Parts: sequence; C-alpha cells; structure tokens
Amino acid sequence: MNETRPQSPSVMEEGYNIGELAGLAGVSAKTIRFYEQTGVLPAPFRQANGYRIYTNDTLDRLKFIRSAQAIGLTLGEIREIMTMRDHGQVPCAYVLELIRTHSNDISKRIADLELLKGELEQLAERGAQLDPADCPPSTVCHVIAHLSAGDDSVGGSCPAGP
Amino acid sequence: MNETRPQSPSVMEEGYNIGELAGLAGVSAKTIRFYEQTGVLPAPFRQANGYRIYTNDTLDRLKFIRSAQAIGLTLGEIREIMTMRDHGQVPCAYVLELIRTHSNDISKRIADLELLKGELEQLAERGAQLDPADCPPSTVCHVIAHLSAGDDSVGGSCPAGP
DNA sequence: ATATACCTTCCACTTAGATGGAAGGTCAAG
DNA sequence: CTTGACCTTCCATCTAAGTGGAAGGTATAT
Repeated sequence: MNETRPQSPSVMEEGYNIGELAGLAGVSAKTIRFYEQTGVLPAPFRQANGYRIYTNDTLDRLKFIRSAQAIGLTLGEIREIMTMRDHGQVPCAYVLELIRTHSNDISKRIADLELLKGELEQLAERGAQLDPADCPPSTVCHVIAHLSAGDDSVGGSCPAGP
Repeated sequence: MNETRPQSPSVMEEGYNIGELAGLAGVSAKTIRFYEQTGVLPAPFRQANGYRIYTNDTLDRLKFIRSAQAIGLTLGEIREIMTMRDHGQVPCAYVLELIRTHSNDISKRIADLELLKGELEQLAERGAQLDPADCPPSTVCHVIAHLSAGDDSVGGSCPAGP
C-alpha cells in the first residue's frame, strides 16, 4: 500500500511525487508546497500532468530544514542558507554565525525566564499566605502586586510549547 | 498643555477620556479600545458626544493588566480574572493556580532552552573545526548535522524578545 | 463505470497582542 | 472661521509557520 510507485517501475528514475516525498520527509504535502511558495524550496520540475516531481536532492533539503528548525533557525534564515547554496557559495560561515547568535539569544531568554520564574515563585509563596477575604476590588487581586516598577523587559509572550 | 481637563473644572468628577487614561496608564488609546473590544475591559459609559468616559477603576484595572502581563499572564487569563471580579468572586485562588501553572511551564521551557543551548554550543564548537571546503552540497551545510533523531520537542519558535 | 486516492490552485484562517490608517465628528483657541 | 488636537468606527496589517477547505483534474483498482 505504500510502495506503489506510479512511475517507471523498472528504470528507477528516483522521482517522488509530493505525497511520497512528504511521507519520506515526515512533513505534510501542504508544508512542502508552502516551502516552495515562500522560497525555502525551489520550484520542482513538473510531470506532463502538472504534478510536481522531486528527487533525492529535495529530500536532503527537507531533512536539513528539519534539523535546522530543531536547533531554532527560522525559515527565513534557512531560506538564506539555501539561497547561498544555490548560488554556489558554502554557507558554513553564515550558519556558524547564526548558531552563535541564536545561542546568545537563548542565553538571554533563559536569564529572563529565570528572573520571571523567581518572581512567580515569590508571588506564589506570598500569595499562599494571603487571605482571599482581604483582597480589595481596587487591585483586582492582591496576589499580583505592583512589583518591580516599569519592568516590562521580561518576555511574557510565548507561554507554552507547541 | 497636559493638565487640560475639559470637563467640570471644580467639581472633580474624576472622569478621564481615553487619551488621558492612556497617558496615565502608560498604554495607547488604541490598546484601551482593543482591550474593550476583546472583553478585557468593560465598555465604559459614554459622554453625550459619544466619547468614552473612564474612572479611576479602569485605571486600576489597566495597572493590574500591566502587572499581570509582566508576569506572563495572557490577556485571555486576565479577562477571566476580570470576569470573576465582575461576578463578585475573589479571583485569588485562580490567580494563584495560574501563577503555579505558568511557573511550571517556565521551568520546562528553561529546561528545553538549556538543552537547546547545549546543542548549539556543541555545534558551534564542532563547526568551528570543520573546513568549509569539505561541505558537501547534499547536506546543504555540514555544520548542521542530523543530530538527535526525531527531536522536535525543543521549542524553536519565539527566537528573540522585543 | 465508478469509487477512491491522489494531485492542482487559490483563498481564508489560526495564535496573541496589538498597530496603522481612513473617513468623519467634536471641541477649544486664535 | 479655521486650525489642530482630540474623539469615533471600521478595516487591514504585522509575525511565523503553517493548516483547512473548496473546486476541479488525474490515475488506479474494482
């Protein structure tokens, strides 16, 4: 049910159509079209019927995309890398720079989150000792005090993973 | 230039129009309308000319919103809290639960980021030793290896703060 | 012949939290 | 009387990375 290769059963042209490629790469066909549309993947050749036809090259690229995403690179950055490759350049230096930059960003984000976590734990501890009966409507809830004034540098967005 | 209160100069009805409130709360008037539209703030009374008129109550709420956002609560959660208040309930228990939940989420996110950071540093170290001349096109870039197989649990979105 | 599973394009929608701008009403001062 | 600063509503746009679905063409199996 899975090994039905509709084209050229003996010559093995190594051509995948989009669904097969999607299965091999572990992404959806929609995602592949989206990557093409946004320039992350090049437009592939088409069969006579208009179907996209892919080679192992695209499979490699999709694997790279997955790896690159897993380490936090954005599709925009990945597209840059792909473009360098397609212009004959070796993107290693750029990739390394991206990795270093992301590493620094992550360090900063971790520091911010540590701060925030400390604040939350403090609030939880203090809040557990407050009596809800004492909570005046004017503060909405006294568990959340006006803490460090003007501190909005701590990133409060992006609450949970997927 | 700033203390022009257009309404009732002597009786002090404590009424602010939206721009004044925005200035006092440190947000934009657009943001206040947005909060009203999404149910985070209740619809205020209107003056005869259709202008919104606010009291100190809303100022308190805006301050609460800022504090709650600073500790990572979403507007949806804040709206819940406001709704409880408006139904005569004391939201402290709910707030405390939110704080604990967020604290746990953040711990997990920190752990994920630490993992990711370790991986990035490893890649940077290894990558610095690779020769770009050896980078085969099929891998797009050999600095990014296919590392831990199928590891997409590490959140790679939300790269940098504001 | 038809059912089913593919494939194509195009358009809208998602999350979260706003922000920008157009078109028009209101208000106080010069 | 006009200018400029406010205010109103409504609609669109942003980021990031997709996802959903409609309308229609194609290929294979029964």
